[in-house]
Amino acid sequence: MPRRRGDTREQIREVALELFAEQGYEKTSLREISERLGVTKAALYYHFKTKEDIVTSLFEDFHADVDELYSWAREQPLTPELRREFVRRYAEIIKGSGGTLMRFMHENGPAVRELKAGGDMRKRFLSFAEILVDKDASLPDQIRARLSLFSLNMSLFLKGEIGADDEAVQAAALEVALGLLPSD
Amino acid sequence: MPRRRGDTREQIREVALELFAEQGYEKTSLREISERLGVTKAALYYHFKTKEDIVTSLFEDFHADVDELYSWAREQPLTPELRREFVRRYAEIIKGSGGTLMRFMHENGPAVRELKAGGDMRKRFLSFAEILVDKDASLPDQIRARLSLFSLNMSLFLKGEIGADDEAVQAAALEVALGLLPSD
Amino acid sequence: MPRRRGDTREQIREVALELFAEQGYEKTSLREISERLGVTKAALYYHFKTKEDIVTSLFEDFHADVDELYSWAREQPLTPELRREFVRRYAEIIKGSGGTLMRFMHENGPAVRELKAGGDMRKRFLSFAEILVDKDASLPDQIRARLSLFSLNMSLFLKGEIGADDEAVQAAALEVALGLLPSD
Amino acid sequence: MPRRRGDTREQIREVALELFAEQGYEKTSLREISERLGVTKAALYYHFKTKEDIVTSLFEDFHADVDELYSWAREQPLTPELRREFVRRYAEIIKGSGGTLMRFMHENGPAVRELKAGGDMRKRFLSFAEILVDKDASLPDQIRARLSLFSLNMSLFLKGEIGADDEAVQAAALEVALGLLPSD
DNA sequence: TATGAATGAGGATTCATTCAT
DNA sequence: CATGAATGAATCCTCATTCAT
Repeated sequence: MPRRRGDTREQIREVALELFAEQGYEKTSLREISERLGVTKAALYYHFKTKEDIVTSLFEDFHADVDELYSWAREQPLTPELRREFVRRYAEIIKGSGGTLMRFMHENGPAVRELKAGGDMRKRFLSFAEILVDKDASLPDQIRARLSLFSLNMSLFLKGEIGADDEAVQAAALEVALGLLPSD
Repeated sequence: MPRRRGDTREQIREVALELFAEQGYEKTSLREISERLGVTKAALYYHFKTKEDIVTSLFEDFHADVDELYSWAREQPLTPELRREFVRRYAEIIKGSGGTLMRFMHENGPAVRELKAGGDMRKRFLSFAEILVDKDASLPDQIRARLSLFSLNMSLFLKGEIGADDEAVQAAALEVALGLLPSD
Repeated sequence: MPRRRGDTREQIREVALELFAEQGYEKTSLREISERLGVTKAALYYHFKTKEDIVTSLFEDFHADVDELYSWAREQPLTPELRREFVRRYAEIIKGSGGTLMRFMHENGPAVRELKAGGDMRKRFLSFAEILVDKDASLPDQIRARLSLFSLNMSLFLKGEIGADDEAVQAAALEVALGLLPSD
Repeated sequence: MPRRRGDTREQIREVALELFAEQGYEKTSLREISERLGVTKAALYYHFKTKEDIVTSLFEDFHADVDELYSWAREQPLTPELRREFVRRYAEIIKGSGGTLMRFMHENGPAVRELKAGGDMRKRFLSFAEILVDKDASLPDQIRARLSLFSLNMSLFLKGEIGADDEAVQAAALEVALGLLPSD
């Protein structure tokens, strides 16, 4: 049964994301990706110019969501409620494949830093701190704010670790995250 | 000036740790390590049987410290103060090259998982949760406890990110970590 | 503005010749040619059966001119004047894209030898010696005769090298070429 | 029978030069070179960092000879006799593997231009014109001077073409070359 | 007249590892 | 205590070519 038009490119992205997150960027070879799909390596190169290009494409959607969230927040006064809403929205973005991407990003520091799209995303991520905490806040508050988003990302690592279903863990992580924001 | 006896092995470990943490395990080749030291690749094989063996060796000291901490804690009743002391002692271990090792471990998830020593360390790390929080505590408390140690490790990623010297950041991180422990 | 009928084939030839001469046959990929033209690789295959076929087509016109020159010369007695006229006519052929083709041929020895059309042209070129110099002439005369045509081709390599416009260089090259013919 | 020490590197150079000259730089794969030697591709990489590095190494000796010749000539007044002697000495250098290298260089224009060592050699070659002819000489004289060295190189293409042994052809080529120098 | 999608063969290069000396 | 020389397996990537539409 032949692959449907436009299908292949999407399938490559799916398989790649899964493998990158599972085994890491370096350890995942294009051969492996193509074999899983029953295609030749060369086929991958028809759809993506380089291995890095696959990653770039993976980050793209997420990129957009995150940028939108950021600019939305920048337009508002930085009230405690704005901060809480920011965290809630971020938690929403993280659900689904955005979460897998974040897991990939956090677990593959060195590799991701070297990838243009990854480096960009890292910077973006760091710039969130500006929104979550005042520049002149105390050092512990600075750290807590940063830990807040980490807390959400961490729920991704705890799948199966804690005996509870994913949704519950995510909800709890959100609660923790909100609690880490500067109390005002 | 000739290398002193026993020196080389130690130098290999130092350079390897630095490179592994900076560039990742896969991206760091034995060639690079040996070139930095001005020795041949073959020389590395005199001191270590495989690349993985270098990592194993790197984890060894840390391993011991961590095991000691763990058994010490297991012998005591799990009071809030014991937990706080546990976190303080862990923070102490993390200082110096132990921190670099943790940074390596956290930023190289997939690679480290595949390494025997790395996998072991990960498990040990997870088992710390048993000490920091009761099994039947609320989900948010579970997460907070795990985040507590993360908080300490995170200070390693924030070098330079926040405008403050390392010691101050570490102290603040410890404060945050302690605050994340179950309140009673 | 859509491509006009018959246009494409000609454009492929032009771009191909230019790139082959500039970067060499092997280094020039069909992808590159098609991209320059804003068509797909597959489009090239509509117009030419293989990459080699493009070269063949490139040699064709030149081929005809050269064959005509050769048979014309064969019909005449081999006087000094005939030889001079031969060289003059060859110089005429060399002008324009015929020159670029010769440059391609001379600068891509190994590749061109393997191409049917190229090998043929090489042989033809060598057979010109029969016309320009007697078989029993002295070795230096043999060499000079061969150098004569080379002299004309060389003007193609000297573009810009000598501070003089192309026409003047060509005229001078012709003068040199004539001077290299056996004095009688 | 095992290869002798230092042997392999030299053998790689020999085989490479031969194949590069015969089939061209691009068409000659490292696999081919290594197979001829009964070694693995990886062995080549022990001796040379890249394919281009092999070429660089090939040009090195020749490089030195040619530079020496050039500086020697620069120290003298540019008399006709100096020019003749220059050509004679160049002819001497060309003998042996230097000739094969020149053949490689002239028959692989585009490829060689892209190689650092090749491009350098090309420039050097062009700068010889400064020695062989005055800057304000007539255009035909300019061309003749350049053709002079070409004449020597050409003897390399005529192996077998003319029915005469190599030495005789070389001698004749030298005679022709000398005759192309500005008469005073 | 073309394109979109794919392939098979091959390219240069890098890596961890081995072993005789 | 170390090197010099080499290997086998893998990597990313490029190319000419094909074919259904």
